[in-house]
Amino acid sequence: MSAKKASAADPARSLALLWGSHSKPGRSGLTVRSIVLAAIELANEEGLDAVSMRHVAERLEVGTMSLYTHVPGKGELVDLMIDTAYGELYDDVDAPSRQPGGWRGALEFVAARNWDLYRRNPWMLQIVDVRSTLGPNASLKYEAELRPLEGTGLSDVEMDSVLALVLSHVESTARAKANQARIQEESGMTDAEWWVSNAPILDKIMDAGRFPLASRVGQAAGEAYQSIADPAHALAFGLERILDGIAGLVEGRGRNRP
Amino acid sequence: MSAKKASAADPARSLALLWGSHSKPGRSGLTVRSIVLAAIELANEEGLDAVSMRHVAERLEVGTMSLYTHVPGKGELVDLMIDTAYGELYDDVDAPSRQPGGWRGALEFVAARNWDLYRRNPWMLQIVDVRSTLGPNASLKYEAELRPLEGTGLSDVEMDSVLALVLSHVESTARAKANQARIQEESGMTDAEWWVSNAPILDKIMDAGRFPLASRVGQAAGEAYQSIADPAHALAFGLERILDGIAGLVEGRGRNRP
DNA sequence: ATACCGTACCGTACAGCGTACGGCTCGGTT
DNA sequence: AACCGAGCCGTACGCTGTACGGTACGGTAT
Repeated sequence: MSAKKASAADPARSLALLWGSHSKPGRSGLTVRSIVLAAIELANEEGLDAVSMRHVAERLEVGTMSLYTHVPGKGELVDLMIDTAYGELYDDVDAPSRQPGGWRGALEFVAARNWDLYRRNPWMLQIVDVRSTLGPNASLKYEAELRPLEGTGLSDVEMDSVLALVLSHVESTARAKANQARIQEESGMTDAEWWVSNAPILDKIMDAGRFPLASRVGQAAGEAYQSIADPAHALAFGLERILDGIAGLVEGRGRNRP
Repeated sequence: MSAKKASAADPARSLALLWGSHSKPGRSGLTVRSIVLAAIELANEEGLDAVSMRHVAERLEVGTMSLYTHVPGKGELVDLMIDTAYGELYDDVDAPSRQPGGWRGALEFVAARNWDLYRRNPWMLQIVDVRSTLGPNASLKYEAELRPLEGTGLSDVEMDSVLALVLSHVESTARAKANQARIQEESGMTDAEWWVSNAPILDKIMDAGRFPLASRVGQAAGEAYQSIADPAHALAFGLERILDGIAGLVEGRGRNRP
């Protein structure tokens, strides 16, 4: 439901862990790496809720408190999980810029890869306090995603803004999709089923007199999506609008440097 | 850090509560309304983490379990908090469409109002499982925000998509801002201070050889924002691009119906 | 006036969480 | 052979949401 207290992860400690070599297996085979991998597996199999220090330790057949020898706390563990997940994104740092279709094709590729990442690791969207800790894979991601924007005439700050805009759009729609899936799983009801079972209540309540447009548009969208919303459609629709908007900016800059 | 279990709020029960009249004060003065208001006050003063059933009850000088007479559980309470917060948005259902500047001016107004809402109620961005439960204020919000889009030539589904795109952009940037503020508060360090204190570590780590663009652009953005990111700038920049993109769509539809 | 009863209220208890603290037990060095 | 630091972990504390069962009161029927 909400964020937990935890002890909020010391950023400097996280940085050291992220970039450290930590290759000494200890006498029970426990490693930072093995802990992080176990946590990610757990998150993907049973959701982020299941990732408690106790469960992670159980999966590794180790006492709960042993984890604290390798990881300062849960906050830092989550930081490590995130950077590890980013490692799935690109085979090499030029993957996006190799894409056809210029900067637009590259950004579409970037959006698709990030969307897939979230689809494969929905737990990433359940994290409330996302300290953007710059791990090695996050850095590579940033470099890889910026490269296709160089040479478009955009300033450095504009390149950053453009990328952030695309990424935040993907994250939003992915979060919507993950929420939808989670709710459906919890309630055991399809979105369409829910709609049918709650339509009578809604009809009585939201009379078309007070909210004519909301009724009409809501119904149109509901019929089109067979649901209250279609995140995949929102991703495509929004990305197109955003890229169109960016194209305007790029053309403007292009004219300044003919 | 992550989502909690809770019992996931029965949607039908939430709907009934949201639209119900619940005006019977009971013998200790406890009402659904008073509970929700206390919870919101608590969330704004001490953050969403502080909103536990025990704390809410304490603030109302009531036994913890008494809350459950009026509210089925914490999930439903959060639903009620959200719809109540939406009540702050518009004085009446035509506030956005009264705005000058056509649909574009109206959407800018909508974005600004939602941004302000999140700035005043940052706890709304800490909620992980946002079941979009259609309360009365949420419905009015939807109606009000759709109205300026009618007559632009967009289809009903397109109107919904356009609105969702703008709202999700505002939510993303507001979340970034709230996260930034929360981290700063927890660490007691300005973003700029953090940057200074961690720059030496980062320099050693992220050598400009491997990530030349990331280094250059990151530094440029850091200098421009005096921080790792500037959500207010991201809001304005992104909104402009998005509205430009929507303008293209609207013009296209306009030509179809001359 | 009396008896009754539904509902509001709430004390206790349970399972789960992150983690502080202190002790045990090894592997490697002297 | 003695030592010691580091890895490991059992216990305990304070926090969470809420199931359950009991109490006490306001309003109604007799």
